Amino acid sequence: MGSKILVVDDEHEIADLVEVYLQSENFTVYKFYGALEALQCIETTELDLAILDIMLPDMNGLTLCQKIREHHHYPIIMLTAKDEETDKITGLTLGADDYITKPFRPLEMVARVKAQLRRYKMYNPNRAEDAVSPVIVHSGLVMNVDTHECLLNEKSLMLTKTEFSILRILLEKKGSVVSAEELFHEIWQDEYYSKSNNTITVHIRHLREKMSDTVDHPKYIKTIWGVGYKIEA
Amino acid sequence: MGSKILVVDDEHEIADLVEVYLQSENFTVYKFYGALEALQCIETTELDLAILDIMLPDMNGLTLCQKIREHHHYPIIMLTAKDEETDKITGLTLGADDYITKPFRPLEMVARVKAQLRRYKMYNPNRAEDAVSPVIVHSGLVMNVDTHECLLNEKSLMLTKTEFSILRILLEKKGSVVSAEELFHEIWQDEYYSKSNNTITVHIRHLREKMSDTVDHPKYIKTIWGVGYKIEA
DNA sequence: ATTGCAGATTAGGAAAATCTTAAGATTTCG
DNA sequence: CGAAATCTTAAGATTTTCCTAATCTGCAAT
Repeated sequence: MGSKILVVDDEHEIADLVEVYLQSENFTVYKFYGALEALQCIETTELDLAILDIMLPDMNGLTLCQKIREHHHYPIIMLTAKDEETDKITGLTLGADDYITKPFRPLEMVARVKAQLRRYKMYNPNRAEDAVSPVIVHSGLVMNVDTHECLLNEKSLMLTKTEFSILRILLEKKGSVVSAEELFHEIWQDEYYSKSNNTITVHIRHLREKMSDTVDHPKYIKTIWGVGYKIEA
Repeated sequence: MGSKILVVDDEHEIADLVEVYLQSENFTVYKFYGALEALQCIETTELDLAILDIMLPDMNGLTLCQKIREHHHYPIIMLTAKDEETDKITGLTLGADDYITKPFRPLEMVARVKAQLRRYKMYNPNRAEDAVSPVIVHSGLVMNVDTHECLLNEKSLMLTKTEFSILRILLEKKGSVVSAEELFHEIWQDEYYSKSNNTITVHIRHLREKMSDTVDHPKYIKTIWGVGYKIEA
């Protein structure tokens, strides 16, 4: 099954919302409305990630974060209603790996969780038993997310970070059409997207160019007009 | 039958309007003009989605939203007359999945309801007994909304975005007649429609032409004079 | 059979979406 | 800091799709 994620927030609605969205991605969620209740779970369960609210009634979320860090080094994401820069930084220096300010869009939260998990499991392959396989293979194409290598028909493709991300997303959803906007949001979660932003188009172009160097039919990435891009399953 | 949808709004006209449009899409509607009346329904009925006004006389809609979230995970859409960004965001963090500001166009509302239902049922297949499936099959025809593919008797149909939409709508309502105006509004929710606009006719023509390439009797799409088009069930 | 109207058929131009390029901005790294 | 790599922006070219409008066809009521 999916990774084990701890969620601690005294605002029930938010904790529940987070839980629902994480479960819908097949993660196993351990949800608590208070820090004290969560402590036992932290000690007894081998977690893969924690999402902690900073403002908790019984214990400061940052303290909880510290407590986790005493014995564990899986990713910790802080939730905070405050938009104060100082808090963010404090959270990060205390051992958190990312922070999300409320209010947040649920899908953005999920994207960040996945990003942290990927990074974590990359350096902890022993924890990666149920991770999204770091190596993706598809008709002549081999991608290794860990090593950031990509081979097309035995030949190495030198891809930039963004190009790599686009190709990875298309392969992960291979068969389905992915719109430019979806790609954009998967890569730059918070950034604002407008139709006049054609940066995805340009990166797609670069990708196709690099792929066409080693492949006759560079139709790997298909354009579905008015809908998006896809790689045939 | 269709999904069960809760509608709560003290403005009778709006609640009634929402009800009519949802019923016309074969949803089962549970309508209430106050939050207190709705509470019992929430406890006793296995709902699939809720539409709540924020401004209610007897209880804040957001509170109602919270109450639902305590025990249920189905999508919640908030209605609000206020166009204030803060309110919208509050609604979302409190557990709502989408919001619609009044005044709204009914068909847009229906579209959002469908979008939320699709997402919800996708992750809750046990609830998907009557979900709109991403793949539609009908006498030799296979449509996959995700991959944007369409096969007619094993042969691929290359459809444009609009053609695809028209065929999808006709198939989703297969058996019943759909007028050109209905098709138009399903596809271009906001745009103005006038009889002199024969664009649907033209797209239907293109569809029929593409289908006739692989089928002897291109009577898949029947014309009901003076009423609309339909695909036999 | 005639007539009126709804839909069908075309084709060409308009509009929209994507592609291509290249220059300038930014980031990275030594 | 400076060079190289990468990213973003923007403008114009290209491709695909859509819409309009004029004409044609055929249903259906009289």
